[in-house]
Amino acid sequence: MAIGYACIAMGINDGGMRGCMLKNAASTRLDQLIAVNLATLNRQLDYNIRNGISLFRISSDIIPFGSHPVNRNLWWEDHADSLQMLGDKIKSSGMRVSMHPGQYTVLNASDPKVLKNAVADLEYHARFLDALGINTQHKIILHLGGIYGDWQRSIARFEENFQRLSPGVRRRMVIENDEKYDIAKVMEVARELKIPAVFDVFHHQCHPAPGDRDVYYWVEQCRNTWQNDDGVQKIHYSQQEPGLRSGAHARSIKLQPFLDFYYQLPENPLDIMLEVKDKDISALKCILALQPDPPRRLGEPEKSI
DNA sequence: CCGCGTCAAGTTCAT
DNA sequence: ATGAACTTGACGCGG
Repeated sequence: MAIGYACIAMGINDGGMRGCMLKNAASTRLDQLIAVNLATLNRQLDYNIRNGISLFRISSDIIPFGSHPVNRNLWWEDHADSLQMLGDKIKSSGMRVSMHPGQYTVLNASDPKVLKNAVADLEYHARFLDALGINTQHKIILHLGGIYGDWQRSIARFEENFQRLSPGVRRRMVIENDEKYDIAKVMEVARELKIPAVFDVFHHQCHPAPGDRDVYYWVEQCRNTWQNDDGVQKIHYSQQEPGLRSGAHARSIKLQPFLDFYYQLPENPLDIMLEVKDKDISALKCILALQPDPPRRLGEPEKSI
C-alpha cells in the first residue's frame, strides 16, 4: 500500500518543473531546461525516499514541448545517462511512478489533427518512462475524452484509436473516470480493451454512475482490471474544497474523512494517489496518520514544512 | 527588480 | 462565429 502525490514537491525549494514560451523554444534552451528538470526530478525522488513516499506522478512538463514539433531534440539520447540513473533510483527504492497527460490530450477526438497530437503526446509519455528503464507497472493515466454529442460513438472512437497505438503505449495505458465519463462507462471500456481502470473517488462522488453502488463496490470492480503486469491497483482520492465550485480539489486533505474512507476499504493492496493543492504535505499527513507508531524523527527536509 | 499581460494544446457552453 | 471557463502558476517583456 502506498500513498502518493502529483508532480510538485512543496517540501523542497524549486520543487517543480521549469518551462518556456514557444517562441523561445530553441534547441539549446530546451536542452538546458531538460537538464534542470531532470535534476529536479532527482531531487524529488530523493525527497520522496527520505520521507517514505513511494508513489509519485512525474510531471508531463519534464520535457518542455515534449510532443510538439518545435522540440526536435533527441533528449532520450542526449540525457540517456541521467535518465537511466533516475530509473535505477526509482527501481532500487521501490517507488512507483506514473504520468498523466492533461485535458489537451484527447484520444477519442474526431478531428484527425487533434488525434494525431494526442497520439504523439502519448508516445512522448511512453518514451519518457521507457527511457527510465522501468516496467509497465509505471503507468500513463488518461481520461476517455470528449462527448461530441454522442458518448457511445465517442467511446467507440476511443477504442478504435486505442488499438492503433503502439504496443509500448498500450501496455502502459490506464483509463480514469471523470466529469464526462462515469466509472461504469470507464469500466466497460477497460474490460473491452483489457486495460486497467483507475477509480477516481472524488470525481465519482461529483458524477456518480447510475445506480446506488457505493465507492467500495467500484474499488472492487476496478481491482479486477489490474493484471500482474500492471502492478497493484491504483485509485485517485481527493475532497471538495469548501466554498469553491463542486469538483474543485481540496487545498489539503482533511484527515478524519480520509481515515473514515481508508478503514472501510477492502484488505487488498491498493495505491492511493492524492490530488490536492498541497501535494506532498497531504501525502505525508496521511502516511504518518496510518503508521501504528508515529516516528519521532523524519527525513531531513530541504525546507521546513 | 517589479508588475502585469500572456501562455501549445481541446471541449463545452454562453453569447 | 467568437470568446470564456476549466485551473494556476510561471514566463518574460517593459518600465
